[in-house]
Amino acid sequence: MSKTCIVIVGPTAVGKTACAIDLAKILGTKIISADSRQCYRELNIGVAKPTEQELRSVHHYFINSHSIHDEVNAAVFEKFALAAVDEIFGEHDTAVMVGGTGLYINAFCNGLDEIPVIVPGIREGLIKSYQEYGLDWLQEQVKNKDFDYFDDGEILNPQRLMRALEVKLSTGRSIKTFQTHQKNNRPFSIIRVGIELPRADLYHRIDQRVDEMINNGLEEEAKKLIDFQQLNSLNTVGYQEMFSLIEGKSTLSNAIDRIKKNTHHYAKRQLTWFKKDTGTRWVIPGDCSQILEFAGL
RNA sequence: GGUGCGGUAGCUCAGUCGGUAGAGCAAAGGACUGAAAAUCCUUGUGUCGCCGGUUCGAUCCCGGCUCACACCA
Repeated sequence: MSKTCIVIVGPTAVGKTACAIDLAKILGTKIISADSRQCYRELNIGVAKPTEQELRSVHHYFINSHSIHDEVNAAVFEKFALAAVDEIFGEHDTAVMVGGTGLYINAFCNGLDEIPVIVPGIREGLIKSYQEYGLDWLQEQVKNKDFDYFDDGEILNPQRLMRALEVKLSTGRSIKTFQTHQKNNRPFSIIRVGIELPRADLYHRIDQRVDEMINNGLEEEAKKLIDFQQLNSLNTVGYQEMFSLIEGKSTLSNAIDRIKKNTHHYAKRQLTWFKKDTGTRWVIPGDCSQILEFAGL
């Protein structure tokens, strides 16, 4: 029996969660979330998690599965999701993946190149040096240690430079020698569906949802997490703005405006990512019968 | 009613000693292989409030009007 994973993508606040749950109920199967923030159990209001009732109605993988103190990244997700889908296929012919993290979905569908785990301490050291000496220093380091990467990498992007450097320092090899960009063929078929809304409508929905998050106590949630604001998991829209409010660096209305604006930007980046995949079929939110049709189910 | 200060890009404003203008934000587009809700790149023509005058030429100078704000009555 051939197995199929239906992957639902789209910008934040477009209605992916509800659609995935409907679909999973119809198919009698389970959901794998592909969201780099909803996996943290300490984060709730600000990341627009499914409600407890929704989580009870359909089993979700990669929701509340990790702590903000854990190291979660695309490779961790790839392994986690492959194990999850395998488990689901043990009982069902279909699985549903839903989420807005393009890199994670890409890792699941096509696989990442195998790169050894970085020697502990190297990344921390690089971050510290970068903060102290700046982008010029980073560029100089990459230029000297991995000229290949420097030559056509993104030399204005500190995160990419640090990644290239840590791989070189840890393995002695250029990151480019690891990156074959060969697709891993999965032993199941994948159907990608995007959910889309006119831009103005989408931004309106985002603004409404931000107002709801505020009413639901986002500030209180952020207060409990402020001691951890340096963690990568909290470098997240909705939390950073609240931290600056709590520390008296901004007003409430300014923080709300910035959350809305930053979420607009985030949605736009998601769309750029998802639109690039020409195999994705796009539907409007609501009825998921169209998705079943695409899947031939 | 009087005085003052303004009216320039969707918003906040800069500027042109007279040769039709530019920043930030917003917006749009893009990149993306272990931080990805992250990080980074690209894109600026708008009756320079309206009507006249001076001038080869006015968004800039002059006059009038109008709108907004502040103060005085």
